[in-house]
Amino acid sequence: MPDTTDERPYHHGRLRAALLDAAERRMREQGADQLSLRDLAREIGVSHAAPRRHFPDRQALLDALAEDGFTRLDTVLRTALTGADKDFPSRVRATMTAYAHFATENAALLELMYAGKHRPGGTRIVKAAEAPFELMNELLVEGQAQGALQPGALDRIGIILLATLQGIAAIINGNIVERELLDDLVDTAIDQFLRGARPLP
Amino acid sequence: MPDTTDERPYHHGRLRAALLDAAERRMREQGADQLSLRDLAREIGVSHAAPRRHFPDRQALLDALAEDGFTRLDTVLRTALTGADKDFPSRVRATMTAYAHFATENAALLELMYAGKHRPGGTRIVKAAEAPFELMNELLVEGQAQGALQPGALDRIGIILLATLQGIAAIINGNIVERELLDDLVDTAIDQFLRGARPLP
DNA sequence: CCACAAAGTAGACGGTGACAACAAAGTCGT
DNA sequence: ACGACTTTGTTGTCACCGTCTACTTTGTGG
Repeated sequence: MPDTTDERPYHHGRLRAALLDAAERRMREQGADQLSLRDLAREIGVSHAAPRRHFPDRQALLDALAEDGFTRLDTVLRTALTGADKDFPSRVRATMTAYAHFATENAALLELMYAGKHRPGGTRIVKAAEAPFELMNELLVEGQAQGALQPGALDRIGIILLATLQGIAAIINGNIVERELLDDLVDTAIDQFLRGARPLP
Repeated sequence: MPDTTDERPYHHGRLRAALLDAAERRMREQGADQLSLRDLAREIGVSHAAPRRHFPDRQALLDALAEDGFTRLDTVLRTALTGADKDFPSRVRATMTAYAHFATENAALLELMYAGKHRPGGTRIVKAAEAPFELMNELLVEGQAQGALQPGALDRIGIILLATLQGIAAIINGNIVERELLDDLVDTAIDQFLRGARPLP
């Protein structure tokens, strides 16, 4: 009778993915600064030095986490956008609401993504971060085409739009204002934006 | 001849203040997570356990730093406001510009202030955080009295205003957009806000 | 089939936050 | 003026963490 015990194989096989998964869960529970490589290794069941094979140091793992966050955010925004109505206000509302929820449900991850403390020459993250901005820009171009936005300075308006959302998420994640206000705040922010950015009559 | 060497006295006398000062400077240089109590103690010239007398643990020092940051921010905003013209747009512009500069020149501190990872039951920070919000609210009440703002929902508008600034600062501190764009972004954000919040004709 | 690369292990080092036991200095009542 | 008490700083210790080096196991391609 062969060995039927569930001894772990010497090679985990999916260690990198397992690390990212565990890290992301721990981040949600404890925040980024409490995240310990040795802890993750223990939880997964490998030795304390195993993560080093996949991430040269702790920051590398955090960077990978952040990069992953941006791509996840991008897909969230795009799916929200495809499920929305055709008119510009609906599309803006859908996108911004999706962003706000992602940002408040992944607070620590968001903080990491915008931390800017990334590896010097960390082009990959910046690259991944461009996707959501690109999306926002496409949306605004649409809006301009529909005549809902005054022409010109699109990039700055897009940045401000994203910044507002980011700010709302930040003060909610920081317990400065109650979480229940989130949807209210997003709604009024959008109203303000639409009123402020539409063409002069 | 008495002892004229500059031996440190056994009691530092201002250790708490010295710690906060050193911590704040180090934060500006290295960020909050790189901040080490032992490092601070070394720099000041006390033993590694001395800080414990003034801050029971590391987080307590960070909390004190954050609280201090809010009061400093409040005074910055108030002085900017008193030096501004009487009309509402000028006052908004002065306040928001001051906020934006404070936020980008004290990036790590701001992150700490809005981190929300404070001591459970940390009422003091929330209390200190209320001051800037209060100021913003007063300003908006003024604006309403001057007829520059539509009536109603002032608190939400104030929160959004602050959030927008916070967001702009965040994406600049995170190197998502170039620092040179700061003033431009603030200006257009204010324009948008004033256009979006003014009474319907 | 075997050399070699990839992936995981074991052990060590310096640094850190927290804690306990102790020492010096200030303070205050008598 | 002086002794008890409190405050503030010191020394030593512990567990934990990230990182590094050297070693072992496993998979793979010539």
